Amino acid sequence: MRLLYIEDNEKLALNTSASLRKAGFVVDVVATAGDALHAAKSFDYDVFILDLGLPDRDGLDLLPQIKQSNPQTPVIICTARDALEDRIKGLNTGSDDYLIKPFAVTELIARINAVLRRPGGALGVTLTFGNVTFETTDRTLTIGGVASAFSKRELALLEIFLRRSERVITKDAIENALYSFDEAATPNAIEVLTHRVRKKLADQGATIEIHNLRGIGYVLHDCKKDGET
Amino acid sequence: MRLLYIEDNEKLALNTSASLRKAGFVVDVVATAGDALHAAKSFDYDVFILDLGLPDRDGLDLLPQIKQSNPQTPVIICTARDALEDRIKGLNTGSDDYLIKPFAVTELIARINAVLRRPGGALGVTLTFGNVTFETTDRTLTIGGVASAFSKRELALLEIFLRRSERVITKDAIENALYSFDEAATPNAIEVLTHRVRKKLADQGATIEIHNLRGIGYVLHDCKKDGET
DNA sequence: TTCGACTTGTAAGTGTCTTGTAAGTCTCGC
DNA sequence: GCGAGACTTACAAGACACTTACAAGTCGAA
Repeated sequence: MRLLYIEDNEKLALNTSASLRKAGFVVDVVATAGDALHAAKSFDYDVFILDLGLPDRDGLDLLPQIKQSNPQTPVIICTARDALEDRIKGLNTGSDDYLIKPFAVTELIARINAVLRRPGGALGVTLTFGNVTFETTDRTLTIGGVASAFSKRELALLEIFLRRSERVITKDAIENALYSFDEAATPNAIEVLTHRVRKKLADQGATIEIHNLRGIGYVLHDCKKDGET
Repeated sequence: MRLLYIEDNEKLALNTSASLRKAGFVVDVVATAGDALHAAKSFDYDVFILDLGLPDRDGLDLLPQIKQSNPQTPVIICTARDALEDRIKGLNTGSDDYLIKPFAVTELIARINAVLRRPGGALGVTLTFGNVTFETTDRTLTIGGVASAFSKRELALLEIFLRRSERVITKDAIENALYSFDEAATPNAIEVLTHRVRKKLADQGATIEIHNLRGIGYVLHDCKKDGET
């Protein structure tokens, strides 16, 4: 789950984003409307979090622009208590929820999960492939019916594969989904990670395998289905 | 048990909430309809307590909105003696019980317990897992058939686990269930608490164990059932 | 009201798991 | 056979969880 957090108050942005990362989200922080639009066009986000008091443009001005390029992606607006009118306007302009500043981070997390759980959202779905099942709501994994312990990153990687099983996923796409732009890792990191996931899958008797396409990326495959291996 | 207490009279709110906390409830107090809706969306409450004389909106206006987002959660209305009509309207609009001001806190507590005991409510249920049994009505715990003494917080934590045995519970969820938003504790508090509960469970021969999922949360497990340990 | 026992959160130290880096090996395709 | 890309292994830093000790707060009994 990757979020774009549009907030110009540096201190607030730092604190909040740290908590969100702890909660398992990949978070990009931008401080201006320009950067926000740019990032929104460049990466796939699952949720936008928009603070309304931006320096270079009115936040509500930005909202329709974001919605235009990412019509499906939910937007959560943060606004000060006295800006009640803005809140109404925001909901009309296409935001999916709002939050009154100051807010507790747990509250923000609750809202994010809520919008993701809505019909068509990324949460509340059970991803199944081969004998592997991933419950997106509570992030639990079962292989052949037994619960399995994967670390946070390992789960995140496997989730990407399960969401696009049997479709080719480029290394770039994986990197974008797993790492925010502040924490870019060496290309090797993804290789090491896939190695760990492969090992765990194999050790625990999963019927699915991660195949490499040299120079292109990876594909998730069900080896039982077509009698391989 | 977490309550949202919607009351604009600060002094009354302070007194009542203190008594409710003493009685073992986690209590959030808000003074306006806006804050109430906001909190109701952000956290899981077991009961709402709604005072009808709010400054920014008619309390009865608020009731259906709360009921819409939390259809299962009971609502107890507090109203002045002369507002009899309101009481009738309240019950029609979806409140589960009402209380005439001024009221004794003991009465409020009795009403809360009463609505929680109704079919589908959180009380009146016996939670059993492994050789551990928790009687929600009188909050008594038995391990392997013998009564066991757990402190209030320890019981509250164990109750959360018993209510969702074998399902993953995030640290955030635990924090939300155990602490109201005024009394946020350090993350370590939950770790210390689980440590104490684990110790007591082990010392008293419980067959259940609290397992940690690093970076995610905890799960309650019955170690006898699947022949572990 | 005072005292002691118990509860509960904080702080600090320790241990363990996770995760990225680095470096070496392997393998595929030319 | 060569080189780029992928795989594997080992390691270290950091994050996270566990444990213990302590202090403040709470509660009940004398």
